[in-house]
Amino acid sequence: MAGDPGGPPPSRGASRDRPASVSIRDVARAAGVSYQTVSRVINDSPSVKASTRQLVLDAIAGLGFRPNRAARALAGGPVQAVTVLTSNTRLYGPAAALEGIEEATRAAGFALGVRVVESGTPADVKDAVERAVDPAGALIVIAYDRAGLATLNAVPPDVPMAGIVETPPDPAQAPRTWVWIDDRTAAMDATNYLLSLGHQTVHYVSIPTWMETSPRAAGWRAALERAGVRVPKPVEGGWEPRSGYRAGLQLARDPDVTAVLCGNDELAIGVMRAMAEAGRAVPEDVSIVGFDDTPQAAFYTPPLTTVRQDFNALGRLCFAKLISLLGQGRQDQEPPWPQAELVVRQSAGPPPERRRRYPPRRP
Amino acid sequence: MAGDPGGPPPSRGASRDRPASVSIRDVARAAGVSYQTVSRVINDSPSVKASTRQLVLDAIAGLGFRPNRAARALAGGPVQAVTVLTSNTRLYGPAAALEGIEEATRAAGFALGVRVVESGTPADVKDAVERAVDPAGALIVIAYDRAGLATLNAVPPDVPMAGIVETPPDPAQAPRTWVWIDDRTAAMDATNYLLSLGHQTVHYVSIPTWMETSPRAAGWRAALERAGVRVPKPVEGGWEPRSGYRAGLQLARDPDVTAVLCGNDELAIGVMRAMAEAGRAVPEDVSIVGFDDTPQAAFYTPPLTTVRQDFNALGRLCFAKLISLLGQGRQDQEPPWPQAELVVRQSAGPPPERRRRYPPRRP
DNA sequence: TCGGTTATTGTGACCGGTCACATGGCGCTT
DNA sequence: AAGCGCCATGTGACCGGTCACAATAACCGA
Repeated sequence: MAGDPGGPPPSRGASRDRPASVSIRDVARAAGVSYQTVSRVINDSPSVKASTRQLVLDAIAGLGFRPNRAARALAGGPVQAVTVLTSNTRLYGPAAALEGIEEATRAAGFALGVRVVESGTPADVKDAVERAVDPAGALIVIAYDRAGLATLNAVPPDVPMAGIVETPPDPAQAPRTWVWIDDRTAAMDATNYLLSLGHQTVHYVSIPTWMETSPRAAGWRAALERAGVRVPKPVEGGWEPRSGYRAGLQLARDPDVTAVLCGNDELAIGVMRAMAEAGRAVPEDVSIVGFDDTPQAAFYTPPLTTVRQDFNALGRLCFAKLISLLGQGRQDQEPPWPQAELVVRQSAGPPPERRRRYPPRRP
Repeated sequence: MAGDPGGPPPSRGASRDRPASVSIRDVARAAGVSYQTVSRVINDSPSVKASTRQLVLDAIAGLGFRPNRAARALAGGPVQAVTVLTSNTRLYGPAAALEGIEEATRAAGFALGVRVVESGTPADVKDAVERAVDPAGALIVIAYDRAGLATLNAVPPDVPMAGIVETPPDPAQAPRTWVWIDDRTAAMDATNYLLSLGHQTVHYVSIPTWMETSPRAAGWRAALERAGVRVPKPVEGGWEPRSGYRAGLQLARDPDVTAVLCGNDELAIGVMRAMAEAGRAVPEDVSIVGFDDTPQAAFYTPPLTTVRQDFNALGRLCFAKLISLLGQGRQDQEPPWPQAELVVRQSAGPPPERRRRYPPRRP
């Protein structure tokens, strides 16, 4: 195939060591039109005659042409690239949301960049935003913690972005595109469920809160108050199983604790471990309910009753909103908003004093 | 600050609606040098006088200049961008490796792109590689499954890349940069450990294998053979807890099964759940050992004995190798290779018939 | 058959960097 | 003091697309 004089080689061919890529000029030559016409075709301009378009399309297919992202970005064309700014991707929520975003970007032919914002320090946030904005692409910020929130506020207003948040900020203050799952209501449902089992009250192990108004904690509190029941002090948790373990050790010491709602499933497994070590059986002595429904939750011992949150769907929705903001997607094509849903398994049951009346199921 | 006549505004300022970015020409004007000198400074060219360099550096800082990645890529400069091609990021291994790569790229000031290769079909693989190669950046392929392997082979030889694999391919066949953890030896260690507890043999639940030579399975088999012990047929597992559950149900039916090595921790938790439902206690009746040491493994009931694999470190190492391949990093700065390590917890113990002599610890 | 729209296509300049090469200044040798 | 080479810097062209605008072709009614 080398040295074939029949067809003219791409403009500069292998003269340099860079892999010879085919450009719109090559396509134009092959199709017998101008490079601008090729540009119009690849951008779906309506003002190209159907026959001409087909000619160009054939040339594109024949030469295996692919538009160069860098050139397009440089010339100010449609970007087709998204960068995700997120905190620790080891956590289930951000990881699953990222997975959903990836699927959506891939389906739409967008490139995806990722940048983790480790700390919430102004310097770190500033650096992250500056670097992410660089290729003139769009931004998605996953903001479940303080660092994410700080990042959100550091994004210049002229950069197209969408945010995945726990609860939407004041719309008057920040007219942005947001996406979230109503976990306040979900927390109420979970709390009510435990109450309905006969527990006197429900304790709460929190994910890290940066404001007084964590929706999960708020939902839990609201449910207790509406039931006219004592509201225990929430136990400060974290994101990881280890902090759940610590919180569980503390709760296990209190014989009045019969039901615990956990801010996420990692916390829940830590609490369950602590209970096991303290000799308190789950769910016979203590009921545990988690949050998120991680893939492992159904296989814990006992299987975890938890609140399912479809972060993957949330990520896909967020991307859909972003491209409709960019004017490249249609509003009517946006997927529906995911809903939180209580998944009843076996880690919660009636409290010990009610066991006689409502014996626990044997799995 | 608007309309200040003191300093000349950036070349085109806000004449168009795009965010006015400062270019090397702006910097050059401010520093009183040519744009090429600015280019030299930002690329650490040695042939710039120290005083001139400082002049330019000051101008850069003053104007807040940041090189435009797209322009640099287009002009064939150093790219400073890496794209990761990986299979499902929901799995612990790829996810943790990706996390390590992200940390390393961030520290090095590289941009990071991600592309998931869903299936291993030639079309999918081809598309993934073509898109990923597009910005002329470097590539990292995480190849723990068939799709990843297919991707590996589809990367053109002139694209700089490094691969994270389970076991290195024949170096003669593919002179590439590889990085891996010796899990064959680790599987032998885990198997030997179970044997040393007194088990007659050890069963194996496999992660999906695309060749006969999965290192984990090979290590398991080698250990059994060296001990002169019966080698049971491996049970076909998968990546997810659910397939571990199915495999566990099958194994639980066989009273001879007293020890099970699982290809990963997700499988292990599925097996444990199946055993629990079948009324076989872990570790009293059956011992379970996992692979990977996911963050939750220590908190399972019982805590899982497993083989720790530091995928995060592996990802960082891979990136270090990649940039030294690119000529931008130093070989002596590469981090050490991570080693697999058996973490003994409580999911494995002596078989039932030996319980009298070696009673199980009560946690 | 002609002028005036309108649909379609082509031309030139530009985005912000890099490369190759040309040029200026300096110290050194002879 | 002229000639040389090296260091430091500047100039022009180019990467592969896009934009604005000009130019041509096709079509219409009068």
